[in-house]
Amino acid sequence: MSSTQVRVRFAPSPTGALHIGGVRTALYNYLFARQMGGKMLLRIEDTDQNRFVPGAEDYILEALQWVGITIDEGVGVGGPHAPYRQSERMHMYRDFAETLIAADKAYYAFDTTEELDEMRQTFEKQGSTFQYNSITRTRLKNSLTLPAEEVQARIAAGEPHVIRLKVPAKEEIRFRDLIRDWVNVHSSQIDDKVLLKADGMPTYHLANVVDDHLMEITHVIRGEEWLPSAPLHVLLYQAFGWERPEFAHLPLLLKPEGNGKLSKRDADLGGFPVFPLEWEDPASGVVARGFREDGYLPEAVINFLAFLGWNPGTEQEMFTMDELIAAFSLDKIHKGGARFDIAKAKWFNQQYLKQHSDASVAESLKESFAESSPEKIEKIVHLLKDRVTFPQEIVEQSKFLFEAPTQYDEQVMTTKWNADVAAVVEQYAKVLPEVEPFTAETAKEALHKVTDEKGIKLGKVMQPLRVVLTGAPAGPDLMLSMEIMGKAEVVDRLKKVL
RNA sequence: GGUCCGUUCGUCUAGGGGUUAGGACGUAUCCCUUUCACGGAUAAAACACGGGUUCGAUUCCCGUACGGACUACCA
Repeated sequence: MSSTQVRVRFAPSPTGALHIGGVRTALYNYLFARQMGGKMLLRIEDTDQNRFVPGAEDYILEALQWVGITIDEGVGVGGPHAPYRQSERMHMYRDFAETLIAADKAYYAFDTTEELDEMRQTFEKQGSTFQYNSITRTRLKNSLTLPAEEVQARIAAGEPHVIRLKVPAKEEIRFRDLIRDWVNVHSSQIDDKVLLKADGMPTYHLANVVDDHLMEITHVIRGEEWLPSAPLHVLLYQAFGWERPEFAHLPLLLKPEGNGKLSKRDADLGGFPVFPLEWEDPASGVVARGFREDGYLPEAVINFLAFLGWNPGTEQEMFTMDELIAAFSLDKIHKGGARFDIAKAKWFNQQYLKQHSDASVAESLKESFAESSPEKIEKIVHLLKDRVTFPQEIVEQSKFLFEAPTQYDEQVMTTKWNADVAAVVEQYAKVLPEVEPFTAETAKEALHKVTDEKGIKLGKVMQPLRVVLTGAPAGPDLMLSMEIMGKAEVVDRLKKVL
């Protein structure tokens, strides 16, 4: 490559919610672009009008924004190569396809879908596979077999037709993938792919090559599912006489267990998300859960995703986006597919949640604690933050602070509750109203005083006391919990059992 | 079926011709603690198989097996 600026693109198709694997592809593109001081483009590949899904494009934009991938150029941002939506560029593709026909690198084909399907079936019956290629094209209806006048007449009459690439019969296609090194394919394995569809729209193959060229893309970083068609793209660049970008094909994200690539079904089965944001399918109304709504922090999702298929080679696990940008390198990407293990994502989430300040977590949770003051919410967050994986669990686990227990842990009550303990509790309830100010510390001092007086070890009363106050045998720091509950509530709860 | 790509602990992975094959998640045990978590420590746990090449292969080569992707006028 020349010394031109690195330009990469993320080019999703707006056919539904952006899959988490797509987010990882976007992330690797982004990390590479930032590290190289290059540009990150977003192009929407919506050349299939049948698969258009309303809202999908906005979803993509919102998802990228949520995880912190910023776009320099493209849909939603604009830029010197606008438009970045292929449906809005459709007028340009036919000319490019026809350039290829003029150069004898492509041809018109008039075979209908039905005719081709029939061919496929016939071949299959004979135990072989039909391919529209250098051999079969001599017997099919196209501008290579039909007289020139007839071709013109058919086109003039508006007869539906496609444009196909004239793939050379015998040629070794060789290219170097940045992750997989040399990849060799013989041209006889590639069929004469449709470049321009009958509806006038380009196929992925044409649109992607034309746009990457026009948008001056230097590195195509995409999923492994594109590897088999990469030789075709190489051929296309050659046919156009264009310099081609570098290719890097990323390993796939696999199911947590069993075989195959990660799918939406795994999400339903495993009870975890495979989409960054919640998505309601407009056609069916079915809602798919999202990482965001499930309580995952964007930093955790990014860190988790970055490590699925890539590793810095050091023992550092926690990486901010900036650290990832600094450490990232395409040649450290693993070649094999990576199983999606949500347990690791949860661990990252826990780590990042702990890093967040009590105040910021409290702020994010204020809707869930409508009745409480910001100070109180912050205390609750402080009490529980290090014990949970998701912010929402703080809300769930703090319920006992607001509601007196209706039942008491049986095992503790039968084994640890006795006359001595009862005496302590009774005395504690008596002295507590005088404690001023009422804090975790003063409450603890008061308790010490009572147990000392009664000659009972603190350890003997702590758990029964916890059960009396919260109903549960285990939980967060009891004294702090009491402070948050407030003196009156604590005394009430103590008296309830006496 | 064909083409292409891949294969190190259960999972994500580091490493690389001679290593006690390293780390992280998860799991187990112990410590800390008023309990549970957190945290700390320890442990069990891997080079798919078969042939070469080599003094020596998990590492290089070839096969086999297994896995995956692709095989549309979808991307």
